[in-house]
Amino acid sequence: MREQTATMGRPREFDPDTALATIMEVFWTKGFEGASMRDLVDATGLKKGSLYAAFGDKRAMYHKALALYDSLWIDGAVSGLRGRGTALARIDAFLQAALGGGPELADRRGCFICNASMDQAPVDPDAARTIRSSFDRMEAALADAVGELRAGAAKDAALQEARHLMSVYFGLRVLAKAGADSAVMDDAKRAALATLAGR
Amino acid sequence: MREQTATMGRPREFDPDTALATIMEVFWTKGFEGASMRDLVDATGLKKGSLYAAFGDKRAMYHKALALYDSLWIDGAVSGLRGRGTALARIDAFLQAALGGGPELADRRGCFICNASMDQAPVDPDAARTIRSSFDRMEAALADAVGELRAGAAKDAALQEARHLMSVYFGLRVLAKAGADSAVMDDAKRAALATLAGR
DNA sequence: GGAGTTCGTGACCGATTGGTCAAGAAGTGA
DNA sequence: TCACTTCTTGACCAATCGGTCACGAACTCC
Repeated sequence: MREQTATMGRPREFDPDTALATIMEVFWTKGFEGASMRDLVDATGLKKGSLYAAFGDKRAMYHKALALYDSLWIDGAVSGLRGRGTALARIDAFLQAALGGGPELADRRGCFICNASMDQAPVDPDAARTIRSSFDRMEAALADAVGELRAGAAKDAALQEARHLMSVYFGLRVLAKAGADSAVMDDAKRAALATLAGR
Repeated sequence: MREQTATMGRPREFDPDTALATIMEVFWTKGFEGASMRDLVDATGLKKGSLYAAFGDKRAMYHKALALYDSLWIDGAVSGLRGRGTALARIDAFLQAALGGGPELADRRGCFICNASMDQAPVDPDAARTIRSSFDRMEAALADAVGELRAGAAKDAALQEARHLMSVYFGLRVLAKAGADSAVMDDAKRAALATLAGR
């Protein structure tokens, strides 16, 4: 039904999707309060009025950015956990992503959902809902992978281990943000995986 | 040498230690950017000028608050890990503290060091140093407790497990901030401890 | 070619931000 | 008593905050 083209009035000169993608990047790296409208204007190259007209106020932009991250990265992690290769290898790769490539300046952004958990979840119920949804899907994917590893085991045992792995994942994110030595995170990951590999 | 009393000039009418304690509370609950000078003024009951004269600018206040938290709570956790009871019980208590008493409104503050890792460590080298120091002491205490549990094991194996437990600790802090179900965190903790108990 | 509608733009808004400072109050030592 | 030092207080500061709006440009429909 809906025609993408030929709306009435002056057509907008920018692509809302790419604009939202850079908005996501800004909130991701600087957090909600750390990012100012100035930052968003500079990053997108758009004017304030256009941003407000297209996305609503700052909070709404944040929510949309969070949702975009969820659909890009969390879904990506989840499908990675459900992908090819050994279940152990997939879990390994999942945890490896939390290390974020060492203490290089770029990509200290960490995981947007994880960041949002810390600064916005306690004060923003809508953000908290999105976060909880991300958690649940990650948990389910992890539980399936663990269940695959432990063929005949009880279902709630797998869930328990999945939740354990999830907390390790977030813990690694915190360590990475703090600039912990990569040996520290490697050890933590190795020990967590040993839990699984050790028959 | 230094006399505590009888300085020259007008004596200050407030106790800097208790003032810093409430400053810590504010930064702890609201973060660095989330806390305004207005918040600090209201919480302490002091005027802005007094605060600046006593502690320096906002960043300096944050650093002092972080150091105070470190000496109060991190040292507390460390000495708890070195205290009485089974090593397993002490580690259990350590992780239990991360759960923070469920999703009640108060004490969603979490762990100040953990919060600081997320929002300030990447942009504040001084804060990052304090955080790293907290990490190291926690890590050492955990490694000793694990070593106690694993009588004849290799030293670096204990360290590896300590780092694993530390990441679980921080992960639980993230989950708690996000308002995760206490069953989720209980499971995660239980699975992490099972790693140790399961000889 | 209007009429109607949407978008881009820059000026503008009040509120709040972190931070300073002069003046007076309250103490010391001589 | 007076000089000196320190602390308290409230007024004050420029800058930035998130957000709005009028106006002209750009488009569709008739």
